[in-house]
Amino acid sequence: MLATIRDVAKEAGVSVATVSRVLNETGYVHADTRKRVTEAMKHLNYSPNEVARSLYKKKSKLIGLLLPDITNPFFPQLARGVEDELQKGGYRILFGNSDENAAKELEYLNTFIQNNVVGIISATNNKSKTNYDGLSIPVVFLDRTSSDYPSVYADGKEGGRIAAEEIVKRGSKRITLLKGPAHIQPAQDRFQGALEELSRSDIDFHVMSTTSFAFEDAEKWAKELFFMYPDTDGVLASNDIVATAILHEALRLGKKIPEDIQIIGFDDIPQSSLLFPSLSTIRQPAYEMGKEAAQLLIKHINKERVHHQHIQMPVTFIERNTTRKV
Amino acid sequence: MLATIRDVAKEAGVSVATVSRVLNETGYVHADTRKRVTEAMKHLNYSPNEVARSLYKKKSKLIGLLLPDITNPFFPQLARGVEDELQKGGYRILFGNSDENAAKELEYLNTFIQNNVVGIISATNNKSKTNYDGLSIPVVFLDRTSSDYPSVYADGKEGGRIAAEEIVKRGSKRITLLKGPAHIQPAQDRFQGALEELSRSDIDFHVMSTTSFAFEDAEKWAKELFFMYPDTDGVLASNDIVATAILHEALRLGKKIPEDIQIIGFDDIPQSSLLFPSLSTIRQPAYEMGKEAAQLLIKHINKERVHHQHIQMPVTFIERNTTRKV
DNA sequence: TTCATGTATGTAACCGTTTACACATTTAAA
DNA sequence: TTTAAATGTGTAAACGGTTACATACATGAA
Repeated sequence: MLATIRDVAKEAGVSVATVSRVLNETGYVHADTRKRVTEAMKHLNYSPNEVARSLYKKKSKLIGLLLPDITNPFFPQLARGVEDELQKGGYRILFGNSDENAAKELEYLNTFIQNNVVGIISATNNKSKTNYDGLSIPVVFLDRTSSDYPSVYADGKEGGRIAAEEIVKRGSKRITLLKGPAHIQPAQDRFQGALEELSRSDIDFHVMSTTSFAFEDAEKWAKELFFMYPDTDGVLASNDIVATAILHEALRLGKKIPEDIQIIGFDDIPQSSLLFPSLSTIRQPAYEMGKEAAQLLIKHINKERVHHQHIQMPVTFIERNTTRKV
Repeated sequence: MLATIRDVAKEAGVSVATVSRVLNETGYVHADTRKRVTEAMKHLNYSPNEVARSLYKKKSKLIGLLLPDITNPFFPQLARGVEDELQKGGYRILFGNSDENAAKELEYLNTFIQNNVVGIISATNNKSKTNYDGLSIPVVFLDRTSSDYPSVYADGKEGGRIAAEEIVKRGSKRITLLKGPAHIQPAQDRFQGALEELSRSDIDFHVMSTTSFAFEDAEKWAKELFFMYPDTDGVLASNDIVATAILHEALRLGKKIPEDIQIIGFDDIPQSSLLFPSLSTIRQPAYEMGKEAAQLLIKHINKERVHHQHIQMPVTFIERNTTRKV
């Protein structure tokens, strides 16, 4: 059995209060006593029980991290950013995938609370914001905007705008703009940005709606796109996964890239640079976003004054080989 | 404040013991009483505090998941398999990345224990197995063999053998065999398997050692490989990330794939099928491995009889376009 | 009718910490 | 020298559940 604070107290010949004092460096402890206690701890290989601590203090060193799906290549980077930053602060992660499913989300939120997490980072896009109301612990939304909660997100609208601008500047004349899933807000932002920019230009374009970011679905839309708009010479994809599917289908149809058709993705997931031709895209700084979210959350946990509740991260056009040179 | 069992008891006009009984469906409770209690719970929006429960029972519904790095595309699949299976059993995940760093690993292991996790799944490859000894809760090793602990892993040696067999069968004559990082055991297994098979053949081959699976490093080895062995016409890479780097370098050097040089990877990470040319590889069923590991762990937690402590998952050759047809 | 058994509920101890409070001793200021 | 403040330590009550044990009534068999 693991040693308890009582075992240590007995071994050191003091009371549990004294042990607790050296443990937490609170109150007065005589140097000699401290030494005896520290030695007893070492001797018994003592490590305080976080559960007992958490019960009394009504707060743990745990935070809840809720992602849509870690299997989507955009999220591991986010998660890693979050973890690296939380790690430094001594926090640990209770992790869940929501699949953008309201029931699952609620279930995880409940277990977070029941386990006394001291904060939550959520990257889900469910409407059910009400899940978070009345939660009494800080919540930071990641990859998602919110007027009610602190949030960290990339400037999707500007990203969409840049993508449109770049593809037009590079000479596409008959553009297809893919509109991502309606319930994924960042997808709508980037769509909106691109839409406005295209509308401002005198370029013909079509809009095609999609309903998921799964590669298997994207393959279908890719086929549909070239069936419906065979003369498309530029595609603004809703993210890199969809862009990859488009790229593949275009190649399969014998189109030359970027000569016959230009493609711009969104996210800059790690594999995008490895495709052939490598994918031009709008980069979101995922790792940094994760870090920012964690920092913001920690500040809220510590009740520090926070000046910017909403951190909008910059997006950048990554020029690779699915776009022509200007 | 959240309602406690005492609040519910008061509201329902019973003792906490009775509330606990309806909560856990233990002992006798009169139907009428149960109804009153259930209503009080609903009314107060009561949800039991897992921390208090965990403290008394000395066990939680948490399990610890330790991965080398979620950012490595092989692991999200594993993680997802683990999560999906644990979810079903009502378990939640405490998550950490070890970076194959012994200190970090130990740190996470400690917090797992301090938080009363009821089991651990570890996919690290540190020598420091001693970290796990005397842990008193079940541990399952994932993507790693162990004689002392239950484990789930792919048949790396057979995978290496198959890769060698296939590349030889398809006509490579001057093969370079990449040996993965020495401390990553699965990398050694696949190397060993390939080595034995190649030795058995009458084909010339070189062995080149590498020390990490990071893409940036792999790019360097790719350059080095073609510098040292410019006439190589077949590469058995230590995993798909390394294979991708080789593929890129070969393309950059103007080599035709698979005519001039064949490449076989290992893992079959999601992006491998998206490369151009798409990567032939040895597939490990990552998602299923995660599931198996979770199932195995749950059986141990429930102290069920387990017939196979070591689950070796099959590997398969995925024929794509970096190998020639037979 | 008696008594063993089943049903129903409550009291209080316990899980391993933290901390309010009490008490004693030392130190330093008046 | 007196005394307030600083130092050092212990006791016991929390935290929110679970459960051993006690108690009481209802039921049915002997």
